[in-house]
This record gives sequence, structure tokens and C-alpha cells, in this order.
Amino acid sequence: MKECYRVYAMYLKALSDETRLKIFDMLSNGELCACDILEEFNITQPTLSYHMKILSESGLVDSRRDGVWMKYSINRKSLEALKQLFDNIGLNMDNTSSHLYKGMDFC
Amino acid sequence: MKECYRVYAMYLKALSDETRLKIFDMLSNGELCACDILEEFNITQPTLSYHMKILSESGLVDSRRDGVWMKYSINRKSLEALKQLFDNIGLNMDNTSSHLYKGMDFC
DNA sequence: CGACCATATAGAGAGATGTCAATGTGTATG
DNA sequence: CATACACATTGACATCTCTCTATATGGTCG
Repeated sequence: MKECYRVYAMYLKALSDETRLKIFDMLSNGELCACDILEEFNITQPTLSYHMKILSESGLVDSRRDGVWMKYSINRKSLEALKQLFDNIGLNMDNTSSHLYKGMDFC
Repeated sequence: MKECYRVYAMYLKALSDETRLKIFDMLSNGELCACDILEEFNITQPTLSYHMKILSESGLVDSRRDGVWMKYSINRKSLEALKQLFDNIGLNMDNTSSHLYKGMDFC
């Protein structure tokens, strides 16, 4: 666990919006273009673009151009990091080991 | 996976603040009173109370009175639900199975 | 090149969020 | 009861967030 709380908080903030959480889940089934995602929601295209920017800049989602389309996909490393965050919190509960927050003063 | 995105988004919003994420991690080592938590942060007592209310009302954290003190602890069920959320997203990626968002129209 | 399509950006506005100082509430204790 | 302690609530404020309309950008195709 080398990361700081700040990065995890950023991930969680990116997913704390219901629309973005749904998008993240949709992407778990594979790459999608913005137009595909837009069809699932009652939001305007600029609003979707705003959400995709937040997901991309957080590092949770990767993006690439494919001609006219922007293709989005989940960044596996960040998903793994999120899993580990909650797994480690669970471990603390079972083992009564040291807190994550100790030894993180450099953050 | 019977829960709705709205509940998960609420959990994640509660943890999307760096202070609250640290508190949640601190609680993974066992029950703490507000005064113990307050010592770890440079915030006022009302601000901590505000954060604890958000964590409690989200269902992530349980609270009980012990004389003058309020004791806080992690709600294990909600932690398990969070773990499953990300585990299932990971499964989708591997199995190319159905999306979580399908069949959730009742939400 | 010109028209068109998909997406991004800018600007504005309503509402949510995080923080504090001041004050209220509830519990123990002399 | 009076005091003190731990915590909650209120009200105010600055900032952030989400959404839209309008407009810009960038790639494709006739």
C-alpha cells in the first residue's frame, strides 16, 4: 500500500456520482464509445463529456481516438488499487494490525 | 447484486472526502470515540461531527453512546457490499458477462 | 473544399459541500 | 444544583459540482 489517501479519495470522488458509477460499470464489459454511453442516459452530450473527462483525468478510465469516435475503457490498475484499498481495510479489522494511516505522513 | 447504484454512489460519496476516508481506515482497527479521531486532524470539533454524521447516515459507520462519549465503528455489511461492488466489476471484465446495470431498471 | 458527424469547451446558474464560530444538548461528578 | 466535559446543531460563507445552451474543434466523406 504505497499510495496516498488523496489518490484514493480522487478515485472515490470520481465514482461518487451515480451517472459516473453506472458508466464505470458499463465499461467493465469492454470498450465503449461516447455515443453508446450517451444512449443509456437522459443527459446532454456536453454533460456526458464532462463526466468522461472526470473519469479519464482521475485515471480510472482510459480513452483513445478511433476516427470520429472516442473509445473509453476501464484502467485495470486503478480498479485493482480500489479493490486493494477495501481488502486492506477488511484485513485491518480481522488482524487488528497497524492502521493504513500510520507511516503515511509523507502524503 | 440486489442493491442499486444510488446506494453505492452514496457510500462512495461518503468516502470521497480525504478526511472521511482516513477516519474510515482508522476505524478498521476497532471502535474509536470522536475525541480520539479529532486528535489526528487539524479540524474543529463541529467539522468532525459533520463528517461523522455523513459516515453514520450513509450506513458505513455505526455509532453508540458510552457515557459522555460517542463510539464509532465500521459497519461490516456495508464494507462487504463495497468489496463486492468492485469484485463484480472485475468479474465483468474477465467473463464478458452481463452488465450490472442491466436488470436494474427498478432503481 | 464544404457539409456533416462526434466530441470538446466556454459560460452561466442552481444547488451541494466543507469549514468555522457560536450556541445547544446530554451526561457525569462534586 | 452547578459545573465541566463531550458532542451535536445552527447559521454563515466560500468553494465546488452538475447541468444546461451555445459554440468550437477535429475527423470523414462526397
